[in-house]
Amino acid sequence: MGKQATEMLKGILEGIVLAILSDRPAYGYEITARLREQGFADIAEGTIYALLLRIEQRSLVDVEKVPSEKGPPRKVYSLNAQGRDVLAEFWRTWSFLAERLEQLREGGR
Amino acid sequence: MGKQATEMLKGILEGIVLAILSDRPAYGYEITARLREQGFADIAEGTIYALLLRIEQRSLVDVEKVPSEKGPPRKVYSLNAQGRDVLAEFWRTWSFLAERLEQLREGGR
DNA sequence: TCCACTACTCGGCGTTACTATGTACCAGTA
DNA sequence: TACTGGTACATAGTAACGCCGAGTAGTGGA
Repeated sequence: MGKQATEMLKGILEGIVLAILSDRPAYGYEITARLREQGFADIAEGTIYALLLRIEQRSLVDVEKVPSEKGPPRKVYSLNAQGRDVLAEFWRTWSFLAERLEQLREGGR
Repeated sequence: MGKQATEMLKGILEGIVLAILSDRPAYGYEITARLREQGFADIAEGTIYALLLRIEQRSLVDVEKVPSEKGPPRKVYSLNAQGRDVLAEFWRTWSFLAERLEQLREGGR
């Protein structure tokens, strides 16, 4: 993905992470790994941690420290009610955008 | 649309404008008006003009000054070859994102 | 004359993702 | 013991983008 993608991810990456957490709780390193598997190869670790800190400060997630077999303790994030609201709002906005863009793409040929 | 949308528009708004221009040449005020018709009610005028200046500086568009019946002369933008390349790249990135998100949404229930 | 509409420009702001770097813990191994 | 590599989190600085607010200017109608 090119540099365009960097800008396009803004705001969307947060939605993606919230969606991942809505499936089940997860910790930063795990989320980074899952994103890489799903094709987001070049998303920096630091980006995810910064994002997680932000949504923690906005109280969209609950946090639990869990000891790890390997390495430092994990911060496991789980989506709370407020987080679910934000996620729902995200999907609404996304749907709106996706519809408009689909129309534009059709019209463009 | 909420404040989330502001961030989500980043990068995408440029694609939208390029797509509009790929249909046919247009000038700033006209583009703003068309966006409003299509539901992007709260996109600031200044945002569009700034975006147009950026894509002009990156040589994605050709510019022609055309006198207007009402008000100051119009700057009519038309997509050139380079702009078409960037638009194509935009659609590729968009498709990628749209696919991933569709998967996430399915998995989420 | 005043207002509304058309049309473009500019400076400053907040948010976001990226880069680069650092800390720390553990297991295997030579 | 020392080294390497994988796990796990944190942070400082940067660039880009969209928003806000204000300003300039031309036209036509009340």
